[in-house]
Amino acid sequence: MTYSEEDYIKAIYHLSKDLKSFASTSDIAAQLDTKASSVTDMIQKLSDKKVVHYKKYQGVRLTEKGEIYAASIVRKHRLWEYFLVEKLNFSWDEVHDVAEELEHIKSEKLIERLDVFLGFPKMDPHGDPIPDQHGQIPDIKKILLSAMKDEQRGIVIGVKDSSSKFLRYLDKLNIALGTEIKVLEKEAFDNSMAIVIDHKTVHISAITAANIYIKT
Amino acid sequence: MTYSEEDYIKAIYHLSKDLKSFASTSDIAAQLDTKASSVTDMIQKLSDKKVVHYKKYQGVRLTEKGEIYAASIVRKHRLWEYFLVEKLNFSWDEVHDVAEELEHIKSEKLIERLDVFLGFPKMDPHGDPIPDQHGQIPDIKKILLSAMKDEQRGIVIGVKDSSSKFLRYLDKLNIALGTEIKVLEKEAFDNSMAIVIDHKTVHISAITAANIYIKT
DNA sequence: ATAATTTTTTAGACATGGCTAAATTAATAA
DNA sequence: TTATTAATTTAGCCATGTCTAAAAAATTAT
Repeated sequence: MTYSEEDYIKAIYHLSKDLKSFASTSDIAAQLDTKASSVTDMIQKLSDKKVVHYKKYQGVRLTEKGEIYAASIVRKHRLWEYFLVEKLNFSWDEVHDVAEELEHIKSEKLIERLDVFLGFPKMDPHGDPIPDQHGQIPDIKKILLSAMKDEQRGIVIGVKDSSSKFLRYLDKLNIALGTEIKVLEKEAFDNSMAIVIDHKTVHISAITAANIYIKT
Repeated sequence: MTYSEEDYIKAIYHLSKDLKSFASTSDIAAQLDTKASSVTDMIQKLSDKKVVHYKKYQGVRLTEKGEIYAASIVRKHRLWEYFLVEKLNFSWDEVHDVAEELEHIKSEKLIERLDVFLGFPKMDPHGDPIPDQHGQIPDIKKILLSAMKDEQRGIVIGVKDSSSKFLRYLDKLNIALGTEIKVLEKEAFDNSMAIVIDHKTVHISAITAANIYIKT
């Protein structure tokens, strides 16, 4: 597959996952910042290659082959994101564009070795699951920190807001990927929280808590 | 620059370094496994972009701009090779093709962070120097193990033969990148050597010694 | 149910990077 | 020095992936 074909497959994958079971020509065009006519052309080609089901005027769905291919691209993207944040100290909001390029590198061996090197992470820095070699998505239930109860423990697996402002704030709080957190008390008045990080108690606002993903 | 343009720039860089000061159309074609006519077309374009000096029928030379660009590609290629071998446990003969793809990833930040992560290596796994950010090539004098004198010490920085057969043999001898070696004695009869690796003495043939690069 | 609007597809064009075959220039041999 | 051979360039074609403009189909609004 060419880089371009891979971009289309990934876009269709995300659109059909997030919205409904099929993706419309114009949704794909919007997603990829291209024109509907270009999308129609490409869809034709992908249909010939049996990675999408396509009937004129009715949008597209990935075939099983397409699903597996898409999952492998997402896998690469998320493993690279994890690498960039964990090993190269990129911040969580800087990784996307670079991962967008790296995800197209064609080497099965490279990605499996990277997986080993990283210790088989299950989530990327945004808290999204990393599909395995077979395209299976681990169903780890992530919840927002704001949804946790008093005395509950969990591990930070991602963020919802990945603006550098927020990330710098998290740095100050000593919150990073993998940080263990225990909720001490949730204040009913404003939903702010007292939590324990590294044996120290800190207070965070409801807004902050609603932007941190936790694995319990 | 496109991937293709970068491939041409790198090819011209290597040809003019290794052979003479200019690269001929047919040499470039051979290097890139393409046709002379395609090379002529691309050379025209690179000339328009001021990365090569070109006069019809007289081959090409990189401009200063071209040299700098080429060095940055070589830098990326060699840093990635180092990463693959040191971090992902690729063997020295497996890295080239993957590095060939990775070298095109466009992110200044990525490559500088990678350099930091790897500890600013000066040589890739084949013993070739890694240019710095400014395209400067460190002039570390590498010699062949076979050229070392009795009692001399050095560090393994690369191999000449990177067949998997040879690499597996080196593994058996516990010789890797960075391994410190001391020559005990060179046998005048067949040029075989007794060397010390990790406090243990091993005997290697002249052929083996002539395929290992050492930094003294 | 038909008209108006939106979405999608088709048709035709363009840029990139490759090819073959023919023409041109340079290099080598007689 | 001319003829032959080799290298290089030109001309014309093709595939990929994009675009605009026009046509066709589907959706919605009256």
